[in-house]
Amino acid sequence: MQKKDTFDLHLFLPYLLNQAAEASSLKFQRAYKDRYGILRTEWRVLFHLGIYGRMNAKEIGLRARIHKTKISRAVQKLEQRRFLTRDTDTTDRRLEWLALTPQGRAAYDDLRALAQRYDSELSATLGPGEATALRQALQKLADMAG
Amino acid sequence: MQKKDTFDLHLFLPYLLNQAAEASSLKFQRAYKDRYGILRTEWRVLFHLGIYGRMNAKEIGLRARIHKTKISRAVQKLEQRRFLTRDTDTTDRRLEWLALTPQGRAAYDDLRALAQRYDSELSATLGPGEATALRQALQKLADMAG
DNA sequence: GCGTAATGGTTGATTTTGTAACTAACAACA
DNA sequence: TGTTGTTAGTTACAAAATCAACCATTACGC
Repeated sequence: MQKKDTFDLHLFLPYLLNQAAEASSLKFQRAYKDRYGILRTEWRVLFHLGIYGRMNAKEIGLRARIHKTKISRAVQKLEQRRFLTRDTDTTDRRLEWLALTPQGRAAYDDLRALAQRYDSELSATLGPGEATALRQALQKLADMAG
Repeated sequence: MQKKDTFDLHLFLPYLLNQAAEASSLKFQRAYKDRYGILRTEWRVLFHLGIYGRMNAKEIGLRARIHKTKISRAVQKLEQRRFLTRDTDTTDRRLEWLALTPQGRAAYDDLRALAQRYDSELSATLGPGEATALRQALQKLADMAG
């Protein structure tokens, strides 16, 4: 007799994580898209500069695990929108330092406030302890190399 | 005095969820890509048919929250690879019933075994209770409509 | 210094996705 | 029946992601 197939796709962590990630990103995605016409990689770059200040593309890529071509194109778009400026390093001319313009910072401030509100909402739909436990578990998974 | 910017991107749930989802999908993605040359949507369709048996595109889309154009293209590719067959419904000729071929089932069985092993690995890197708590929290987030 | 390798970043060709418009088939209801 | 509206699924075209090759510059070994 053949063993019954008991595999439950909706408990498979990579699948479940993707579903949750997509569902939870929807609202926020709509916000940065509608308000500023930017894409996922672009708001991520924006946030990195807003939070950490001056950075170069390499650093952002390492921290956010984004491929350099994606960063390069995101930076181009953010520059066109006058959200950031580029500044070649004087001692190593391969490096470009990126920094937000006032407009970029305004957009960041707006979206950050929104993100904070939205994150509170999400945390509230979970229990209060459950939310922090979730974050810890996600950190662990995100940190495993591959 | 201006309030210091305390927003931590790496605690923002949509961001964190995406990072964890990507990191945790990497290994499995490599497997279905390398072994069978298929994409994310394709393995999802394959799994739905493997688990639930005969289905049509609409049902798969509803269950997995995948847009119908993506499904349509995934089905085309899986058909080309001889992983599934299509069968027009006799009473409603708009409907197409999809079912795995023996080759499709073999691929599914292989990948399902891999998924099970991999899921155990992931669960093990978390605590035993932590893994189930994580799944519950993710379910909640995935189920909120938007 | 000079040749070679490595690094930060960009570009181009191909693949994949997203959006909207479309076809074919069925349903509802006058 | 015939007109209108829905539904399942496909296709066409634009937008975006991927991958490799590519500059320009700096670092390394000799």
